[in-house]
Amino acid sequence: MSDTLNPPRKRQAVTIKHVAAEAGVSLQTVSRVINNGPNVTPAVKERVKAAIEKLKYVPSLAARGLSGSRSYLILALNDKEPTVEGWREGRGNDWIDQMLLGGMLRSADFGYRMLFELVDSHSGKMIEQIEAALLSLRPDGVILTPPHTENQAISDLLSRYGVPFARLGSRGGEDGFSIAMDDAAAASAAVDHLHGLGHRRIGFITGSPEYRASEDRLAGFRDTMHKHQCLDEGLIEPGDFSYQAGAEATRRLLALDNPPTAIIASSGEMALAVLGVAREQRIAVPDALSIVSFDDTPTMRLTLPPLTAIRQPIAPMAATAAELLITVKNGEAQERSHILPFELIVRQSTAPCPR
Amino acid sequence: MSDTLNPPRKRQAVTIKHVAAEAGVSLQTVSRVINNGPNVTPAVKERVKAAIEKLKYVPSLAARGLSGSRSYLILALNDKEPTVEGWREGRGNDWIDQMLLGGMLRSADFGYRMLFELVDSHSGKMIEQIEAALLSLRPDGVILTPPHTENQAISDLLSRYGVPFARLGSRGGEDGFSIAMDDAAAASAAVDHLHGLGHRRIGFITGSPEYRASEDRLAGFRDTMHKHQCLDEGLIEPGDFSYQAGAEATRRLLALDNPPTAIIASSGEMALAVLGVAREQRIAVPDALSIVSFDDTPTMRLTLPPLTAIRQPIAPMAATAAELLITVKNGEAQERSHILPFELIVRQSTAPCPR
DNA sequence: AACGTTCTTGAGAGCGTTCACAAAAATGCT
DNA sequence: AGCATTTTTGTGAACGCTCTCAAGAACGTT
Repeated sequence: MSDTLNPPRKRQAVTIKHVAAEAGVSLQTVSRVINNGPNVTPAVKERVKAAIEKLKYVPSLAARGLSGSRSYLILALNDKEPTVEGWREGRGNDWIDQMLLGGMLRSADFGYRMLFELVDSHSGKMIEQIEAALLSLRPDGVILTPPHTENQAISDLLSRYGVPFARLGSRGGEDGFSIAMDDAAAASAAVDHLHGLGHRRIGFITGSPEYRASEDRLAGFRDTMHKHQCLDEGLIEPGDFSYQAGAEATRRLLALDNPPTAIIASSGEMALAVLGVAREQRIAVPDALSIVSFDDTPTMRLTLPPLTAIRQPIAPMAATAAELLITVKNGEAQERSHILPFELIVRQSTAPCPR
Repeated sequence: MSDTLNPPRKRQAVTIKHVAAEAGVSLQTVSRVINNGPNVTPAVKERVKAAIEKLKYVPSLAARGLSGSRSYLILALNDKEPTVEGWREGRGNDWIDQMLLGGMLRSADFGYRMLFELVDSHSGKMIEQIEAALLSLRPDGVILTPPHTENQAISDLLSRYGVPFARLGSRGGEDGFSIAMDDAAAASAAVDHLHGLGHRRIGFITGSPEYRASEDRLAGFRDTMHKHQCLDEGLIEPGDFSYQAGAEATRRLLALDNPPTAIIASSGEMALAVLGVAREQRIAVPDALSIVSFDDTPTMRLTLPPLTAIRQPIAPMAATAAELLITVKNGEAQERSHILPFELIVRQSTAPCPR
């Protein structure tokens, strides 16, 4: 809350009224032109457009939001934790700038704005915080990013308010949109890549089991390994996306009598952990051990060696989410689940199998 | 612009009216309480607050913005280029998540929101784009980030509209706020660090001369080297913050008859370039060559070796900027230039001088 | 006790737009 | 030509809040 009462009003700006006068039509007609409404004579439309151009008119978001049924706002929920904590560990929130890029630019195409809410899942007041944002902004759609994609309390809240939402990087539940890559296919591609290099004993570190993406990646791994007749359940180690868990899983894998010659990690963090442990144990990467990472982040390229990784198309995902949320007509049935193509970026952490 | 006319109105929400009825006071009194206005009897204030709590009332940003003299919005201008282009090169826009963190959280303390505008300086329509954003959002303040901090066209535009603005990472001009670290002192600290390790021949790669920060860093370097009686103008090479320029400057420095034993780069990009060229020429870092970077980014920690760097406190800078813009009273003279403490993060790219 | 101050509260207009509906113009049909 | 229909345009209310200004209550002063 602000400390004082407000200063006097700002100077007058160009409003729809001025445009209407300039073009010699009514307010409503101008509004129709702005909103691409139907039933406007081309001549009138041109006249209005010229007036808009001439007066440099831009509609006020606040007025549109207040008056109309839409706010022209998309709210993106991001976790506060990785941003706050991550800095010291050398990582930022890799999603945010990509979301800005994809989501904001696509939103802009529709006259929308995207804005962020940093949400703290540990605060206990997360739901209240989101509810306040909903009430204050009345966004036309909400984008959920990990680790909030499959949070039931959040999706319940959004459903209760009737705000359409999209989950990014998750196949999601019954409600809302989901935009993700094909995690199973991605895992499969990673296996094929390594198998093609001659690897047969391939380790896999899973993500947190409560995420559908984790299951999918593991399923893709299992299926494809089975197809190649290389599946050894002993080479599957549980992880939870964190560096710590990745390091522990790696140690267990490397301590096996017959250790893997390659490891696929279900997250970028964990892939860095594999690399870290390998370095610690003086195991040469990629000569003695190949590594494939999920979640390609900018840092993957700067490690030594740079990591081969599955890239999740975050910017396109955010763009798709924004577009879906903006163009959704409630009532019309629509495809709720969208799969975007992943990319396998081959760098130098994968090499032919030594044996 | 949207494709169609709008759907019917949303369902009714809790408004200030309901709160007023609940508390048995007038609209205006509720408004006073919300805005922390003066002259409200404690008893009434409590009654209103209880009603707000009970009804879960949250004021509508749009209505406040439309009605009042302030929009409760801070607009942050970020360059589109590094975000779009940077991805493939393995770097994101390192500023954005830190700005979100510092700027958004501090803004929230005042009931404000911060939102971003990705601006393309090469598009030729940059000014129009910013003007449209100004008109549409009517932000109460604008934050400028590199490379827009010292763009005259932008500051002119903002002055014309009477929107307060702040430059981040720049000592800036006559108008607006500037929030920066003490670049000269930072350069000085880098020199002292290296000098303390025994280095006497220290190379310096400058930033683009049109940025005040570049001058300051160079001046700090010169002064401190002079103080240590080690200044050799031949070890100062021009750069422009880019990797390319950094690489070229490094090659020139290393090709000298008596090359430096340490190099200070005026940007993180250029520091990476120094490291890249050193690796290329099989010069051991830090054994044969020490490196200090300006602009500590998450990637600095992941290089081999991790880079010693000056950290610019981006999040605190953004927080300060937000607070200044929100609390500025026009009319009152205020300190326009704010200096925040930097940090010298010593990692493994600096070591005692070999000779 | 009568009056001017200050403190507290309230009433009404207005912010810039869209919505619902009504009026006017153009079109089609018999 | 005359009337029903459709297309195009306009009117007034509403959105939820703050601003301006005025009224009422509480206080002190002579």
